[in-house]
Amino acid sequence: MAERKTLDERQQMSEAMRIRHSCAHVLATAILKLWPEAQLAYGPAVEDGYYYDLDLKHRITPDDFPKIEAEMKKITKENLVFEKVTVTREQALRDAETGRLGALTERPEPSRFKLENVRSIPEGEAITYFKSGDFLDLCAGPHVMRTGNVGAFKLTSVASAYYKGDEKNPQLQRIYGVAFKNRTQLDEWLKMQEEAKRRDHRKLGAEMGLYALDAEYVGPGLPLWLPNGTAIIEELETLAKQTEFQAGYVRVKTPHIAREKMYVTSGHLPYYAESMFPPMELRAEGELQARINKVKASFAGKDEAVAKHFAPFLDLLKECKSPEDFPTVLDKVIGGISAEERQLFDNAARTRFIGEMFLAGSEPDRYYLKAMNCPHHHRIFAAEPRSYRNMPLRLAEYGCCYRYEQSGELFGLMRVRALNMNDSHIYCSPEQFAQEFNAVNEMYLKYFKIFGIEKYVMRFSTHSKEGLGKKYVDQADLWVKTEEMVRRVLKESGINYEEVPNEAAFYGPKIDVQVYSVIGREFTLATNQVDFAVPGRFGLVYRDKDNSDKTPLCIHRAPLGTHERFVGFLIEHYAGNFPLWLAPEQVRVLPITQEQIAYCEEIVKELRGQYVRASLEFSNDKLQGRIKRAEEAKAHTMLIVGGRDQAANAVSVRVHGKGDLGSKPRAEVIADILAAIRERRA
RNA sequence: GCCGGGAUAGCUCAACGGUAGAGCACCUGAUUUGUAAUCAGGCGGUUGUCGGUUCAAAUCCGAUUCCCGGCUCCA
Repeated sequence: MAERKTLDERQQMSEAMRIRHSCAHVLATAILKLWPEAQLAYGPAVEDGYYYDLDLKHRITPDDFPKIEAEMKKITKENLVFEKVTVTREQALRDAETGRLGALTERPEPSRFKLENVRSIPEGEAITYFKSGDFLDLCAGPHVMRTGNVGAFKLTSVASAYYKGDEKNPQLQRIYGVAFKNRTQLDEWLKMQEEAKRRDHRKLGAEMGLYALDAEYVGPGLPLWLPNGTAIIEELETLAKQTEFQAGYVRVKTPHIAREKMYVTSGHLPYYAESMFPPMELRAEGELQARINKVKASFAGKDEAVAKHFAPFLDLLKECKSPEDFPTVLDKVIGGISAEERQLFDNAARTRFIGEMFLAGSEPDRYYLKAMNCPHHHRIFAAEPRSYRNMPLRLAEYGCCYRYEQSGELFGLMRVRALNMNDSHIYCSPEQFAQEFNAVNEMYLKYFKIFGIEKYVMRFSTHSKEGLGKKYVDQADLWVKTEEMVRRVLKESGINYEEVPNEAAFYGPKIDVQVYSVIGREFTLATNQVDFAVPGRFGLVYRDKDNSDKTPLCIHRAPLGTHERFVGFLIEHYAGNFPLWLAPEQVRVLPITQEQIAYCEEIVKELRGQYVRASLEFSNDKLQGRIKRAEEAKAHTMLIVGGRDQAANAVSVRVHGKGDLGSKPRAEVIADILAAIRERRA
């Protein structure tokens, strides 16, 4: 996602950014030449290109790109000067009203987005245009000197975007493009795009047999972990369990569903309902019989004879499994009695019965698939009396949660509807908070080192006053207090962080860890949140030194995020070439001829005895072909065994991507493999 | 959820109103091989699904599902 530019970045906009932004103007000019009536909105430079949002009756498709690019080419050839013009507010308003702004000439219609933009510029701030040829645009700049400085460009895609990014606003057409100083840089970019496609976790995930999506039978966004992917997941879980064990966490296990009361109490239903799967409705066992008895009793008081007569029929209603069944079953009951009786029944019983069943209304018991583990953990906290002596209490679970993400948001493994979270909730006192929070941050850093994640930002999300009572729990003083607590820890620990207002969780401030995959995708990989609200809603307390009950603070943390997103990230991070400890296929043993099969089987047995994912491969293919296939499968270590190796009790080692490493003593090779796995060597 | 585009064999693609085809993968046989493709044969598709137009539909039209690029939202 495009990040908010800091003031610093804006002031010293790089040449690349100036080229991109200038190219947006070139694009706008070209569009106006083809469709003079186009209403331009915004055209900023972004991460590796630029876009321009516009409203236009004609639907621009990639088929229009060559035409637009040809116009753009003409404009860069003309080498027009980008001329900065400062105007008065009155002048700007006039130009917007005559359609001149964001256009090549005056037009019958006002330039409505530009008009709004002018109006939104604070009083007293300078208003500037940039003019290149006939094109006049409201713009703060900066630009390159001339259109010719945009050396190479390409339109990449067309999409729609909500005006001002608000879902309630109409959608505009957004045309994306890239721009560079010269052709060489554009070619480099194109090459990188190819590389990105190759490393895409969706492509590699399928090729390597890591996961499958089966929308037809399982459902969109519900990944099936194949054996190879599961191997990775289990390594990650082992890492988490070991790390957490050493850090004093205790493991718990909770069900995937909970009753409605859980989420009413937690506050998730009001704040989070849209992201949850709709509930399952159950009727309590015995409830139906109770209702039937009640109906019978109501008869007894009034029409005793009738009640007695119809009692056996009413019992048939027990067949009902849900309210929808009542009419059918009722018809069946009526079918079994005579016409006169039916009249009687209708008058005396049916209406009353239906009234009882439907109008009195029975609230079914609702169960929700959990979208988060915290409420379950809160109930574990509540399950036993707690004392300050055993705080902090760190409950950990790789919990599987379900979130009803909007269909358009699903994205491979990165955005799914079933997710396994590296979750934990730390219950502590305010005095313990800083130390606990710090320890969590340190755990993050420890993990990042193991995975070689070097580029990351901790994004500290805080609340907004306007959101109180809507997006956020309405406890202003606690927000301020907790945020200050977090800010202090972050500052003191010297971690690289940025603060973003109005992005907090509904129950407290949070820190999202933003990482960047090699192919340029940015993700929130992990999250660390403070919850000062929900423990109180559940009435969670611990007995303090002074013999009074206190409500604990809760830290939610998930340094490894979810298996889904983390593995998705790792696939792209390693381009599928996992380090030995993570590689789904760690060792593939290849006998050159049948003569070595027995010897190879021994090696495989020895490795598997040490829990190494090793297997033997002997097929009709030539060795070269088998090596090619092993390389393509990204088997980490290949042990190639011919007669010479066997005679010397050796193996020839070949490591994926590194080629032939030569023949080495078998014991040495196996010892090294075991050490590399144990140390989680990169 | 919204806008736009797409869906042909497990994968990559061809056929673009007239009998669905190739390579790889898979299976069988031969070959027993020293570091990224041995040879031969075979299996495999109601062209995402449903409906329409037509003598005839993978191909044209409509709906729907899913996927892709964005937007919005998020771990």
